[in-house]
Amino acid sequence: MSKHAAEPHISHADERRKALVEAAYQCIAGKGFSGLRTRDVAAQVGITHATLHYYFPTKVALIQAVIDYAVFQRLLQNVPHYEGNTPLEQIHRFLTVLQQRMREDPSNYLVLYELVRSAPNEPVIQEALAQRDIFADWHARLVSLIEAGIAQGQFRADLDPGSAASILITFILGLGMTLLVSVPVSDEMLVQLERLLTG
Amino acid sequence: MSKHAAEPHISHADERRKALVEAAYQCIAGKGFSGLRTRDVAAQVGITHATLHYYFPTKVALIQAVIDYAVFQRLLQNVPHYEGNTPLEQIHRFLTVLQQRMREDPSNYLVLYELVRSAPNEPVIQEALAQRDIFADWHARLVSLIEAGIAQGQFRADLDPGSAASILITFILGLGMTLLVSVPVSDEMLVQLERLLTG
Amino acid sequence: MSKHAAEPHISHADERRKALVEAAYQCIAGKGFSGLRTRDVAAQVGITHATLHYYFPTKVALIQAVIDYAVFQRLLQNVPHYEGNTPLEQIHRFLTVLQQRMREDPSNYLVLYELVRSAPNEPVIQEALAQRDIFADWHARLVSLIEAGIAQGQFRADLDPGSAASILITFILGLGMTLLVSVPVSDEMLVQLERLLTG
Amino acid sequence: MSKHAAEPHISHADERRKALVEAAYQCIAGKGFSGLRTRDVAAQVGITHATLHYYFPTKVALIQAVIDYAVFQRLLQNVPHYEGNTPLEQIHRFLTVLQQRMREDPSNYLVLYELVRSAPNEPVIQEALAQRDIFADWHARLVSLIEAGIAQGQFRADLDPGSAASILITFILGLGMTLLVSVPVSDEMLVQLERLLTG
DNA sequence: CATGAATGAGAGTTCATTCAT
DNA sequence: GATGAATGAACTCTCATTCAT
Repeated sequence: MSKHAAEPHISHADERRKALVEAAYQCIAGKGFSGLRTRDVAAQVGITHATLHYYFPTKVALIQAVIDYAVFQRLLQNVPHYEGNTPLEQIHRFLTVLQQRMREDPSNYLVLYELVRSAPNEPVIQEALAQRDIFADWHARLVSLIEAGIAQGQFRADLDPGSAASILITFILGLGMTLLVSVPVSDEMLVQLERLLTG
Repeated sequence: MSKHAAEPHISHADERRKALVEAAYQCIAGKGFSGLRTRDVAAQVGITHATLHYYFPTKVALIQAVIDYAVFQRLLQNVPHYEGNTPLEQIHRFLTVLQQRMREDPSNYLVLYELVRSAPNEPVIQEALAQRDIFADWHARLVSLIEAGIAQGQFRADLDPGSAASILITFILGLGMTLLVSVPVSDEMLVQLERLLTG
Repeated sequence: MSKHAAEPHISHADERRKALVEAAYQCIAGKGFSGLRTRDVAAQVGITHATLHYYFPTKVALIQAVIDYAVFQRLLQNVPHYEGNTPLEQIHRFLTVLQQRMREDPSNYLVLYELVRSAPNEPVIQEALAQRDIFADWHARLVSLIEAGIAQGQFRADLDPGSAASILITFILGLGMTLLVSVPVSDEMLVQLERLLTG
Repeated sequence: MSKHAAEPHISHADERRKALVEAAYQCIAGKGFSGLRTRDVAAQVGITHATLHYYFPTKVALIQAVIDYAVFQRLLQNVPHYEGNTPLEQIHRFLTVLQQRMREDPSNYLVLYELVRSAPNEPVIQEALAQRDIFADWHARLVSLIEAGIAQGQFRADLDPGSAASILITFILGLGMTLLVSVPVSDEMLVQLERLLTG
């Protein structure tokens, strides 16, 4: 079938499907969720919108694949591993990597924004997002890291882990917004924010 | 109701137009820009969508009016007045009032997001937003407040005013996002965040 | 609104709706249920298919109206009243009127055929038909008439009312089919069939 | 399976074609002419709908083959042989066999209805049906049987052979309809109907 | 002022058909 | 022979827009 049989069988259909998902992803990043048109997505890959339905029976199916791609392949798979020795180092790395990625590829953030914004009105998205509550995961992980930091004496003793974790996540969410509005952003921000923990 | 009103000539048509703009505003807050339907807007005011076109010749005209309303009447008019004696008190009040309003009436934030989200693709919105850069204003005001706080010895000496102001604004932006995603939010967050300034 | 206000308020919309239902009815009679196209129906009334959706939000709604029209207005409202003194006279009138109508306006029969044929595959039709089981009604009525005829000595004593009623209805159903296939049909048939009852 | 078969050259292609026709026949019986999908037909035989077009260049060609099959192989070949000694026995057997087959395999009747229903609009079907008028054959045969029965004194003397034959055929047609509508059907019906002949 | 009515453009979807492999 | 892939035509439905009344 394929010219090179050595690869783990990546069929033409799989490639097309992936290309379509990525095209849809870019469309959402560019024109928003509501601006998504199957005709545009198909045209971007060089096929008709009728052919798109050969790969995805319905627009919803395409959207679900996009969500999957956005959440599980672009966001989660690249989630920072909290590498580092001390809790501070791990949190630092977490924040740094997220910020860096946000700058390098803002589309991921824009698409995620679109998803959470549209979720209340679109059951499909709502379900897909509820399947894996990223922010709850982040929060839990940060709380335990902060608790560890307090226990080790690295963080301030009077720090409330829950609130501090919420501050960090809220900050990350806000960082995403700065892609859209003009707020001066610098690396110094992270440095200062971390002082919140260490005091 | 009355054909001749004593007030400075607020015609019935102007009232209707305003009511329609507010209805459209709420629709956008609820279902986003893409979910905006002239039928819904008109129905909310008690007229048909055909009549709506008497007041606004096209949907774009209505949207432009909504943008005007959102930016100049809702966003700017609601900016906290930085009341208080010390810089810390002023900043505290600034943050508190913003957070409070966000809770009481999330529509403002939701529409704001819709605006900035659509700005890159819609020159109309882009112009309206550029006409008055709220966040630049906030940033400048916060920087001067922080500098004053440092000068007064109320804030940490090693604080970078620019970065700290950006952190605060980014945090506020993030707080708006928590309306859409499930992140635990508490008043304690503001308290802890302010410690960033005081040390 | 209307030029002549004396009539019980038959609005333009009601007329159009009725015209559309009748057009759809004729389409079904002519091209079958599957050949029903909203464009054709609309064109037959002289409007666009978009306008049709002004009167009927969906094709299913139109179909439901057609079923209503076919069953309740064309079939039931015109159902023979079993007039006559003796049971035989009533049954005779019942059969005669049905046969006569079938000849005069075969479309009703053709549409009903389409409905029952499509019912198993189309839940909408299934529900609409189940709402009023015409044939069960007919059967019950015929059974009681036959029982009365037996009691009065007008009908054969060894007649099984249930089977006889089923025969009559089955015959009626078959008569409808003769509209489509070439079977010689004469009034004499009814005369002879009734001898089945009288012996 | 075998490339070279001893039989009078029934090629693999012919088998496939027949299988496809039978599959289409069942599809029509199940979902009607309008519900016929080449995909379904092909899938039922275990091939794709693309391959189907190798055997039948167009859907119409397939349908024509189905009509041919339905009329000449299913309908005609299954006609009862009027076995029996007396005319009554022959007619009884004729009716009984027809009813029995109708119960055992309703598909025949369902497809027949589809055929006669579509005939007015589809010249192809019209021709195929006109080529061999089954019901005219039945009618002629029944008439001669009834005349014989009258001559033998087995049937009522005042019986009109033409009308009586029409009644029987009409009844059979109606019996087919009872597959679609809920009318109580019993073997007793045939018994009573035959009394019509014998008196 | 207000509306009912009508429309065209465009959306997603289905399906028979074609073609290179 | 068989198939995956691609397509155009046609369908139902939506919506902003227009216009006579």
